Amino acid sequence: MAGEMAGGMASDGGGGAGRTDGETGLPASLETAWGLRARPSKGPRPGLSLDRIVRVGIGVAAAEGVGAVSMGRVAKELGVSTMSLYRYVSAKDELYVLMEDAAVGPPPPMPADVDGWRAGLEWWARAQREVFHRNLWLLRIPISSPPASPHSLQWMERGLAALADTGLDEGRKISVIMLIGGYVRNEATLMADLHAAMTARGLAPDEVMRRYERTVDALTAPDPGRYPALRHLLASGALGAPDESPDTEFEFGLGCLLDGVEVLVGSGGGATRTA
Amino acid sequence: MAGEMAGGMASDGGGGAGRTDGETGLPASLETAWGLRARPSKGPRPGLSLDRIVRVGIGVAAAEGVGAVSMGRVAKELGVSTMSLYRYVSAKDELYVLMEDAAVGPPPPMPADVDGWRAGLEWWARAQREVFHRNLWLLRIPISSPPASPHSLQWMERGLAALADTGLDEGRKISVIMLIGGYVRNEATLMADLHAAMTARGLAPDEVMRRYERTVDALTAPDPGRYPALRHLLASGALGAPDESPDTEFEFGLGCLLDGVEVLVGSGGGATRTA
DNA sequence: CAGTAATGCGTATGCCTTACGCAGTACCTG
DNA sequence: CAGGTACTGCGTAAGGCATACGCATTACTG
Repeated sequence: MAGEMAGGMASDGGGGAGRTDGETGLPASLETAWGLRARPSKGPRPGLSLDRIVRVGIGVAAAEGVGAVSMGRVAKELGVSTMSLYRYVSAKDELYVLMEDAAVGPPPPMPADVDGWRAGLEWWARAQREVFHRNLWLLRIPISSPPASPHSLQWMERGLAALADTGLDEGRKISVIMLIGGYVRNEATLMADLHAAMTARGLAPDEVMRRYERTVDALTAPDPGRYPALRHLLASGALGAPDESPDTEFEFGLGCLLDGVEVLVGSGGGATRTA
Repeated sequence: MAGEMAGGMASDGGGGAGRTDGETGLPASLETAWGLRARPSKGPRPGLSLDRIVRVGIGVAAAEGVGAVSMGRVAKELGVSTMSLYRYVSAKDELYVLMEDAAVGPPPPMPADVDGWRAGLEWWARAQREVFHRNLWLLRIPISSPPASPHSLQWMERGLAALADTGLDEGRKISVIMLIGGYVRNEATLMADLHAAMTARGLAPDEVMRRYERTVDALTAPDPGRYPALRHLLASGALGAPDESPDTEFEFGLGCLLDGVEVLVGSGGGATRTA
């Protein structure tokens, strides 16, 4: 299990891609991604580029999952030796961050007809969801640190911007952004799990849920008195055959969330009740 | 990165702990955890037990993180050989599931003074959060399949029970449960990340956030016009020194969520708008 | 034309999971 | 009580993984 410890951005590689801590406190590869850092004009011209490495990494991840992305694998795909990559990236986790940022990309331009904070957030959430759905492997990369990559910050900017004229104070805005961002990620992850379970064996999506229903049924049947609510749920059949599409389900949750935010905004809840 | 593909419960180990698919479709070890499955009275008495293995696994995870939990490590701790464990568990991921279930434990009894669906859900969410906070390593185990372990189902039962007299239809109840469960997990994960970043280097929690603030500042300063909302946020200082405790922050999000659910319940939104 | 810094990469270490198969054990049947 | 047999623990080994270290090579700078 790689990259499990959070915050493990780099452990100071002795190689060529260590830390700078000059200004940003970011690892060298990320500073390169931000476009700070000119190529030193001394040694031989690099035969590779961060960009190429990241692109290949994404290709492997998209085709075979993040688990297939190893330094060796990426190197082989590029026709270079494994260790070459460490001249560009100081650790595998750093490669992950770069892959993530590249795949996420910049937020698309917001349509002109989106008006008001609620519509803005809705749009923001849906756009983010689309990104995840296009790159399911993204969801398998554990979050290791607060967003500091170029595109992440652009998305963050957009989210905050949507809340600009709500009157919420800044702390609240972050909370709301994280609340909704977390929801989107969570929902997408669940869908990705279902999808994975589906393709792992050759099952239709309904079949997966029906099996799960049967499992829960078999487990709770011996002692129904202990699981009244679950038994009720099973009897309704809602578990095995949800009568909503994933999209509607998503919109439901999002609506719920935004209703909650609306209560906050409406109440003039800008002021932070300090605990 | 182990256990990354979802649904990868077992790949049919050739050893002793394969699948049954008799009734539940669960791997053998989980059926043992459910108390189905009597020990076959044939061979030598097992020198180990699932329980002991799982307990040791939890011990290692609690002390050194999930990353330190390897089959070899657990075996060494038990004074047996690595391969012995595979008589009890068909794959490492299965061990994870069992560790998770054991650590989560059954939901505590609900206090008598908790009344109404809203208070019930609040209690449920807080109780779950406490479990995560007591076992931060839990959050590093990727969710690989819908909950089917004994304690997971008990928690699910409790959540559903809290919604019993809301009039919501069963599909909606699942949605709400997943919405809140997801929120709790997400919030706990963020806290765990912060905690990990904190202990990784010897920093105070505020220091971590202050550094992040400085990073974002350094990154957005060169082109402020591109990040108006972020610059505004930075100017407010809310990023580096949030004036709320994590607990208040959590309650804020939960309140938001429940406000949203309340809108749904109040509107008599039991009927599912089929897409 | 030196000096120098950065490059690619070979080698090696120490992890990890897990397939396979053997030898021993304890119960059940006759 | 003898023998079959299912089940146990575990030795061996294969194949992956990230990455530390150091060397030869390259191309720019003075």
